[in-house]
Amino acid sequence: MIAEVFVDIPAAPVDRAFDYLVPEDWIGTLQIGMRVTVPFGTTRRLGFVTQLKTETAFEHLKALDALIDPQPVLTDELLNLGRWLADTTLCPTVAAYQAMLPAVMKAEYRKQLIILDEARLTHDFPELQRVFAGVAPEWETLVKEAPQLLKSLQKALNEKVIIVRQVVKNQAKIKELPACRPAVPKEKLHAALEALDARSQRQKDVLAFFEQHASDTYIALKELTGMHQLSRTAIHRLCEKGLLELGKIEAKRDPYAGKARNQTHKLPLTQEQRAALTPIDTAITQEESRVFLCHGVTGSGKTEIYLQAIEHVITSGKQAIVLVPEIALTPQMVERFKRRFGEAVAVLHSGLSKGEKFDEWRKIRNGQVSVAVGARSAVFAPFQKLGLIIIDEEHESSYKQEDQPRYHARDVAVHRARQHHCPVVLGSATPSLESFARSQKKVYTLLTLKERFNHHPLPPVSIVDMREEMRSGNHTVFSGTLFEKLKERFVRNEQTVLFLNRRGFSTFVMCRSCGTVIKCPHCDISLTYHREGNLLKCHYCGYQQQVPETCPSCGSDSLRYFGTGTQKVEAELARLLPEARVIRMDVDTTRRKGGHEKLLRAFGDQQADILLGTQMIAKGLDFPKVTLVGVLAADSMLHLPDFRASEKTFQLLTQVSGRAGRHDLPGEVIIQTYTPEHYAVVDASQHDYLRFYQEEMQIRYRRGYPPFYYLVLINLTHPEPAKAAEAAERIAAALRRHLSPDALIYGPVVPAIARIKDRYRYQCMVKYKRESALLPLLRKINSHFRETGKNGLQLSIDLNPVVLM
DNA sequence: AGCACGCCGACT
DNA sequence: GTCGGCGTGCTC
Repeated sequence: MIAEVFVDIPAAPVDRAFDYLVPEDWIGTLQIGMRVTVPFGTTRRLGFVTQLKTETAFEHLKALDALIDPQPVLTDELLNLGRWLADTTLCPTVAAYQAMLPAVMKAEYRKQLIILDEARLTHDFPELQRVFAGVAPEWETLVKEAPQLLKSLQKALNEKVIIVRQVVKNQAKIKELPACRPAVPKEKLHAALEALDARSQRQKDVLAFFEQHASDTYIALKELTGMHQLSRTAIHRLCEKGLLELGKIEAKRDPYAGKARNQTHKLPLTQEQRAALTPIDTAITQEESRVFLCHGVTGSGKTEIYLQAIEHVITSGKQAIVLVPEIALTPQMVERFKRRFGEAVAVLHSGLSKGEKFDEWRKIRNGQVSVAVGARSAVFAPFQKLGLIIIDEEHESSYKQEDQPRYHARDVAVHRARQHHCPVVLGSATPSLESFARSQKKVYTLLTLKERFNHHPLPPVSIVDMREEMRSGNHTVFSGTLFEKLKERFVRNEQTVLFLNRRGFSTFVMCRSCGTVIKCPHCDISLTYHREGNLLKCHYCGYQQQVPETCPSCGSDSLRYFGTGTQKVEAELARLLPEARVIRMDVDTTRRKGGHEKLLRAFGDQQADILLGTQMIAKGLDFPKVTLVGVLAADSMLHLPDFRASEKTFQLLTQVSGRAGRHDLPGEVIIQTYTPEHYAVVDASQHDYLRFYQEEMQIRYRRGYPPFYYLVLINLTHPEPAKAAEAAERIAAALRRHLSPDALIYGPVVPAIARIKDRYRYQCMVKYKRESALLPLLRKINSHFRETGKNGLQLSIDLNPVVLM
């Protein structure tokens, strides 16, 4: 028997199957989708078995080395999905496989050093004695801990006094706990109990316990001694007597365990909700792989529709995936699903440890749960019979993975749904233009929810023209109107949410005498001033430096700070409204684990009057006392060099506005802007999605952007600008030569940020409608520039990019 | 991705 | 003469 193996080296030259001999005794055990280790060239590597067969074109095959998994980690469907992902996103197949599995399944490679010639080691390398005293030392640890020995180690290796043995470490260990159970039938247990000496009270307790619980399942010793207060020595004594037997059980790492919660039940639906749910239900029953776009204003009760559709899926014996943007995956959100479906839910999000994620994943694979709730990668949940995939906030850019494999969860969902014959539900208050356009063309089925669930009107939104504020001499970040309203809320003991999409204190530092802006030495971008620590930070590469006393270019001392970040607003608030309690939420205040949650809880408990934050506060927050939402700078994203800038602004403004007046107290929203006439601002203020859609579609049409054209973005980077430019030039030429005249090829151009982390950047872009030669050509470009391009050139190809910078 | 092989320059 | 730089090519 021969196995086809994909070796886990995500590189084009080895992105194909390699044949290996299957050892005799593995036949029957080894299955497609399992991980193995294989000798590969001079090293040993982890690999995925993708096919079993009996013939090979090779004369001498090496044999598989070790079997890692007792069961396949990739189902047939996921193996195919991986190939499809590799094909459509131009990534190596194993990169796709790795993306579908929890991070613990990534192998760790170590080099163990083994003594070959003991005598010569003692004689010629006395300095290495200590290193080899115990277990075989690992090269990787020695590099860190004993760098002074590396020279001698290399010499010993060269002289064959020691050799390296490549080891592949699998981190995905199922945690086991010692456990025990009765070794004899119940009657015997009882007889033994009777026969015990009167002094053996402890042992009697144990036996009495097992009489109650008698079964053949193991119970963890920890649980027996802890929860049931039994004696550890007594248990061991009984084991020695043969009445109990020791064994192991899997430790359950349930991050949500022990939280008592009341189960919730179906809520009555409004007519609108029912009208939306019915076609979804039909598709579930009839196993149709239709895509629904559920366009519902904030608070229209989309989640209840999801919940009831999932319930339907579960009762028909199938499983459901729910995707939520990472920042929306708050405890409140998870709680909602847990309350409805209890133990049937697995949750996958970045807050879990690697081990916890692995456990949640196993629950899915083993069929212990029916629902998986998670961020982007949860779309790969290894369910066997998918009945429904839901993508909430489908317009969110976080559904697109920015590194290999550059997939969009929406595309993966649609593809998987086709395999499983199940529907997909995309939900949003502000659908992406792509999705809404598809619904207009009847590719997706549009479901509309116009009413808010509790019939509260959407809050009134006023736009404040900041240019006028400037003219009238107000140079603070708050307009007169916003500040008045802010004070009002403070007096009335109500809460305010302030939104500013920039962290830090000032966005750039400029010398007033020579005009120099202080930039990152590694990236072509200005440094942001952070008052904490008096630092200038690069938000791209993390570089930081002290603020210089004088201008580094002309030496004058007239350095001034420009632009406003959350820190500065915080300081202004402290000056203007010193009694108000402010919580600032941005990457800087929430970096610590759980920081996000803690701050939100504090605000919910009304420990603050004002919540000031960046994007991260735009989503899903629901606080009854919030009656005012202020957007400090609505244009902050509007002028970014990205064709989606207007769309993102509209979405953000709509979302932020939805935070006000969700309960009994009426809310209102103030949007401050320097471009009050911009349609994204105006339409958002009027809660008018359709109008925005129409206006934006016209612009996309005129400029030839999605959804009218598809895009491919090709990124070239190199430490030397000329090298990057040359490669980009050649790629653009190849594209022009081989694509049809209908395809529009742009570039090479230098993007807005010309250098990141000391690498110069060049971009080419292709706009196209139908281009059959494109994918093969891109594949060729990919492999060519990877082979010849070991000279520091990096190439990335992004099909349907979401971020153009 | 590693790693061996191989071909050129600067040293013991 | 040899050590070692990294360009090229292969891994079942």
